[in-house]
Order: sequence, then C-alpha cells, then structure tokens
Amino acid sequence: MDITKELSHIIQGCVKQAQEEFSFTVAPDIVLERPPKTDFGDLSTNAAMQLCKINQSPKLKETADFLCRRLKDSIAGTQFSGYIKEIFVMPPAFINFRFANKVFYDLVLNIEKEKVSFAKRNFAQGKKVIVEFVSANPTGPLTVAHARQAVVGDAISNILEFFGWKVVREYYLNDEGNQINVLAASIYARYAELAGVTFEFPQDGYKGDYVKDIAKEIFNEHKNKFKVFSEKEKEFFGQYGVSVILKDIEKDLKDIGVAFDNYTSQHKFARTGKIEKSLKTLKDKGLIYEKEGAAWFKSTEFGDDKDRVLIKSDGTYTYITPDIAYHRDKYERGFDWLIDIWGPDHHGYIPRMRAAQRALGKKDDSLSVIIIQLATIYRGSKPVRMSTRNAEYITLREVIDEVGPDVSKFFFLTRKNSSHLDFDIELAKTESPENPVYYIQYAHARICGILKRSSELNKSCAAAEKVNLELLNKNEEINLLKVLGDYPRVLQAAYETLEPYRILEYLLELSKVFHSFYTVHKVITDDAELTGARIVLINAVKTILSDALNLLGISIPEKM
RNA sequence: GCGCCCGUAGCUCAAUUGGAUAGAGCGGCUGGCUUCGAACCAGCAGGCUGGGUGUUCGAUUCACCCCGGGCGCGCCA
Repeated sequence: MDITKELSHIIQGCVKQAQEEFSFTVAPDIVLERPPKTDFGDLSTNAAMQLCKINQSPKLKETADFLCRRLKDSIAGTQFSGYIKEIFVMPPAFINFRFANKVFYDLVLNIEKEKVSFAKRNFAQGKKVIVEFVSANPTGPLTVAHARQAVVGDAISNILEFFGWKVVREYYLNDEGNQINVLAASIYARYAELAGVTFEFPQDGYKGDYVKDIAKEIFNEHKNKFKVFSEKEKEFFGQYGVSVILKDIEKDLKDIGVAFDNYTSQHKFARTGKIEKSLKTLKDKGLIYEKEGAAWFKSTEFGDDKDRVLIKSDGTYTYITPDIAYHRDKYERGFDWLIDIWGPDHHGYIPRMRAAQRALGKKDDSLSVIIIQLATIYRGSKPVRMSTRNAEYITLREVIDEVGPDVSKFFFLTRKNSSHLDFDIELAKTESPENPVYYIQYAHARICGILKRSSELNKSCAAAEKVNLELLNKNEEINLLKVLGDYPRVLQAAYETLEPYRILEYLLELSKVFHSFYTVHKVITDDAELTGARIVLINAVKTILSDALNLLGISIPEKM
C-alpha cells in the first residue's frame, strides 16, 4: 500500500468538505512532505495554509482544525486506520500524521522481497533518452576536470534507467577542426625534431609529453617519409594523433567504470550529408542570411542575444553548424529526450543551441542542458591550475591510479552539479576518518561481519515472513526503519532534479542511523526471535547501501 | 558593460524547490571498547544565511538594487 498516495486522496476529499464549510472556491494541489523533525510526525501537509492563501482567508487555524477532524473521521473504521497512529495540527497550520509501526514493518518486508526494486517507478514507459557527456576534445588525455562530468553523467544515466528510460550514453568526438590541426602541427613539430627537419613548434601547440610519444611512434614507422607539412600530412598526423589519444581516453573511462554506448565522430558525421541537410532546412525556413561573406543564423528570433555565423567567409563551418545537425540527428534517431552535460565554459553556448532546437520545431523540454561546475583539484592545501595546451594538468589516469575508481567517484558525486567542488587528492587518498567514504563502507562492512558471524552460529535461518518484526520497537530501530522508508522519495528527487548527490547524502544518513543502532543494540543475542528480526532489518540496510551505490556506479567492499 | 553559477558555523557543503527551532562532516572541547569491527557512538561550543528593499500567514529559497568571487561573452572549439 502506498501511504502517501492513499493519504493524498483522503485529504483531497476533506479539502472539498472544507471548501463547502468555508465557501472557498479554489482547491490547492495536495502536497505531502516529510517534516524536518520527528516531533512533527512522519508526514505533513500544508493544505490548510494553501487553502487559506489562495482563497485569501485569515482563518488558518479554523481551517486546519476542521481538516484535521474530517481526516480523523474519514480514516476511522477503514483498514487504513491501522497505519495511522495520530493526526494533529501544529502552528502555523500544518497537519501532521504519525504512522503506526506497521507502516515500517511492511516496508522492510517489501525490501526483503523485492530488493531495491521496491523503490522503482516506471515513469518513462520505455521512452528513449540520449545522454551526451564528457565529449572532451581528443587532443590530450582526460583530466580530472572531465572526470566529474564522466562520473555524474554515468550516474544520471543509471538513475534514468532505474525509472524506466531507455538510455544511450554518447560521446561526441570533436575530431576535426582547428584544434585538431594544431594537434597535427604539434605532433609534426616533434616528429621534425626526430627527423632533423626544421619546423617551428606552433605557438599555441600542445606541449604534453604524449605528443612526443605519438611523434616517436610515427617516426619509428615512417622514418623520413614526411619532409614537409602540407594538407596530406595535416590529415595524417591529425587522425593518427586522435586515434592514439582516443584509445587512451577509452581506457581511462573504462577503468573508472564509465562505459559509453556510442562515440559519434564529427569527422565521420560530416561526411553523411546531414549537416548540409540541416542547413537547407534552416534556409528553407528563411532563417539564414548573408552578411560580409558569411552565412548567419537568425538565432535572435529564438531567444539568443546575437545571430550566429554558420558558414565562415572562408567556406568552412563554425563549431555550432555540425552540432546543430548532430542534435537534429539525435531526434531523428528516435530519442524523446536529449540531455547534454557540459562544463561551465559552455554555458554561453546554451542559448544558441536552444535557439537552433526551437528553429527546428522541437519543444524546449525535449532538451536539457546540465552544467557541471569544475572541480578544483587540490594537493593538500594547494590548488592545481590546469591547461591542456601548456601540459599543466592532473590526468584522470593519475587519480584512478592514486585514489582508486570507487573513492574518486564518491568524491565527484558529493556536490550539487552547480556547485564548485574541491577535490583534494591527498584527502581522498588518506585512510583517515576525515574521509567520508569509509563511513559508508564501514557500515556495510559491519553488517557483512554480523551476517557472516550469524550464519556461522546458525542463527540467521528464519525466513522474513515468519519473523516477528514487531519486536523492532526501540528508538534506534524505528529511526533506522524510517530512514529506509525515505529511500524511494530520495531516488525520485534525484531523478527529478538530475542530481545524484542526493543519493550520497542519503547514504551518509542511513549509515549514521545504522551506526547509532549498532552501538546501542546487539543483533546476535540469545533471543532467537529478536535476532531474526534484527537480521532482517540490517539486511534491508545492506540492500539499500549496496544497491544505491551501485546506482551511482560505486562498488563497496564486504571487508575493509 | 552583458549573461550564467555562487556567497550559509573557523573550513567543505546541505536545507525536501516558499515551510516549522537553518542542519551535516571536518577541525576544537567532554565522555564511551572485557561483549556482533572504536575507520564507531553520545554530548558541548560555534550563525544578523554577504548587505538592503519588497512580495506573504511564512524567505536561505522568489523579485529588484548594491558588495564580493568564479566562468563565459569569436567568422575558436
């Protein structure tokens, strides 16, 4: 039984009665939320306040009292009454509900039976969403800056899947254009050094050692083949470099546990004719005009602050031109929802992408752009500045090797997407209590320890249905049960806001109430019935801990 | 100058999208292991939520104006 749903039906009925009683004409939406303190009960509605507000009535208290009486009447005598212990009004005019413990016992049985899918809702009904993220230029190794986007994007994808979406994780590979030419020239310059050819290193070239490595590789195969740097060499060195770098990127992503379903190469995409097609569509709609030898898109007609060049006067495309076609192609591939995850340096790009999407006749809510703020990386107390061109960066590889994938993921997921994140590598590496990862892991490990011991002692055999859960009535047990009950709501909030950090915060809270329970009560005792009940309880905690982490892409050890 | 994000305890961040006495972790201070793992628990101290005005039963949240920080504003990608 879904208490929240049932209750909101009943409240709706009572609100109608209140409307008659006080001659209110408008009814509010019914909102049920969890009160901030346990003194205020387990669930709360502001229906009375809303009712008075929209009907401009000062009778706050009267309305609340009336609603409260009617609610009690409506519930009394029904089977529902076994689940509600108390209904009371608190100032200014909240109506609060306190549950009977039966609510929580049912919940634990549910977790035991269905595992984590007890929290599942099929919101999407199999609709398709494409999540595009990372999409870092293949001009150098992935840095920790990309790592946050990778980890969050993957977690968001998992959450969407959990709620019934068919998800495709996609990496848009920007493998042509200016920066690839610069890469090609940089590699060629290093090659030239080996081959004894004079060629000046480009001014804004990529200075990292990986460029030298690639050059060396090419030199070993083709010692003196490339005497000059013409179009042919530009293409060869560029694509060679991209393929080597991409291989490393893929490996890094794999090692941190982020798997893409698809890489779309701009280089290949440009050869499908789709860019020209989308240009033609815009042109046919009269949204493109000529000025100073370039072709401009009237993006201001769709909310952008200035029009944008699509075709430069030299005949080449700007960055957005293929990107518009690419986004259009996503729709044509059958996706109902497009999610782009970008770094903060791209936020200025949102209005023009949005404009293009509108120009193509798509609804605003079919495209979501999530901006993930940068992670500032610290080594101890010192921030590390990063630049790919100047070869000053910490790579994702270093972080995986130093800190390990699970712990790094944990840190990248601890903050709201829009918040800056301080990632202290030294802290992440320490095994000190300052490291919050261990708090959750420790709770999990403790549970595993108990379960192992109980099975050694042969005390865990009672099946959940036969266990007398009513024995779980101590404060610490009830608290634990309540937090378990919050889980579906937390997941749903993470889904609606696309903010995975909510799940992590929840896990910290769950771990906290577990630790409190643990220090006060023993699970394994001589009382077989109580032992059985408590084992069911901690099993439920274990299920949520490991499955929620799994949803975030983090694994958790049984021992530490 | 314009746009976006941010400003909350000494530090790093929350606050159920307008709710109740603004909460956690770290750091500081007090206590707690003979018993399933003390990487833990219980408690104390710490706040004019950057400042101001407004909207209303109610503002950390919304609107407007200042102050301070980050990022972006190209026929780069």
